[in-house]
Amino acid sequence: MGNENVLDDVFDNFVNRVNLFKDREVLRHDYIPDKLPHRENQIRLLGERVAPVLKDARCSNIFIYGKTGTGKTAVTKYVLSHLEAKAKQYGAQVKFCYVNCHVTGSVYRVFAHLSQSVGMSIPFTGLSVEEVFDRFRVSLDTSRVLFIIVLDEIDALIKEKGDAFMYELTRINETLVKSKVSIIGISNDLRLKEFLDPRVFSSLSEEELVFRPYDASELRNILLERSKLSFQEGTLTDSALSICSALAAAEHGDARRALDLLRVAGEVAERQEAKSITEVHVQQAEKHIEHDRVVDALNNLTLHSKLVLLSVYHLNKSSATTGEIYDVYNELCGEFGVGILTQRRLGSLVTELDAMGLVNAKVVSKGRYGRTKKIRLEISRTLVRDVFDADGRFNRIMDYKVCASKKSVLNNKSS
DNA sequence: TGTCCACTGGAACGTACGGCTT
DNA sequence: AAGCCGTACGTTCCAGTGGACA
Repeated sequence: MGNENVLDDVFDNFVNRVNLFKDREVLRHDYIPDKLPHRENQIRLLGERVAPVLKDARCSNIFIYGKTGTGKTAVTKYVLSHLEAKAKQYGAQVKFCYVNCHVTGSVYRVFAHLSQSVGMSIPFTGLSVEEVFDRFRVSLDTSRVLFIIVLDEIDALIKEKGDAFMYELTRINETLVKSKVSIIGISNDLRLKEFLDPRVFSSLSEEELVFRPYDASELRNILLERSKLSFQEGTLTDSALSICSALAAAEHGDARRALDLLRVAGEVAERQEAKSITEVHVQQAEKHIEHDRVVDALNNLTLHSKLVLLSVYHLNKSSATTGEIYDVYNELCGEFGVGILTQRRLGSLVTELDAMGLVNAKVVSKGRYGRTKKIRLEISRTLVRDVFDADGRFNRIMDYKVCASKKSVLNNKSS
């Protein structure tokens, strides 16, 4: 019953407190505003490129480059939804399908998604990729449309699964009779060209568009526009706005990050029942976002990745080698009562942890004493402790004392 | 100058699983 | 039910390597 009272207070406070937000949805990154400041040029260019579909002609394939949070996705969705509306007006059969390749995860699922958008439902497993592609092709052709496929974060999929599927896709028009396809590829990586078959590349980038990062003053304008819609008037201080844009500008002009910061700063301020959002709230928001990201990443690790991370934690050195970590990992597995993975596999897991920013792993050569990775924890020890303490399974090994194996002792001497 | 360490990291393959088609 | 599929996760094999040391 104590719990009930607490919750009652929480809810009452929430409802009665001063409201800083007018509409917090506006600050989410999937929100597409009516106005995209500093992207007028790109909007116009992309508009010109896709306009031919209004006259029943296929538009060129387009390749869009730019780092995260430079407005590629927003501009593309903005232009294409306007195009669709305009097409209705002119009676042109135009349709577009947006797929985020990174989120979707595999070639199979990308084709399944495309199929669904032309009214063909596909089971989530069981078919071959060729079969799914074929079904997509057939149902697309029967639907008689000018179909624009937007493949966002296409670099992620190509790097992981190769570009064979892109070859199929770029040649699809040769087998279509009643429909036509144009492809818009969006990549965060400017070097994607290196990973692509030249035939695919030339076909895909009939046109190219590059999105430069926003600078601090541009980010400031973007935030200002959005804040007018999202916050009550006079609740956002100038200094908060400036620091948000400065922080995001320092991180390659990422508008998405700037919007996140602003939204979380608003939430922090509201929780503290402040009357306005200040610089301090933004700084707290930054810590908050990072904290949440790490906790989330830690909780979602697989058991063995957790054990590897705990090995780094237990070794508690400024930099440990792969071999040392493997020894500790073996001990922990024994203590935990699970089978051990090979050192090769552990190497891959360390690489993954590095990519997530949970550890820092650098390949170094120690000359006569071989080549290895130097690995250290990249997050605070207390945070690791907190997260794993919350999971009862790890109680026994959280206070485990590492026995230094002979091998590790030898390594220590040499380094 | 060549040797040799302690790995790295690519590639091919194996296994378990859920789920399809026929 | 048989045969095939994609996905996730793992193993096995092995060529390659930066640089301290003899």
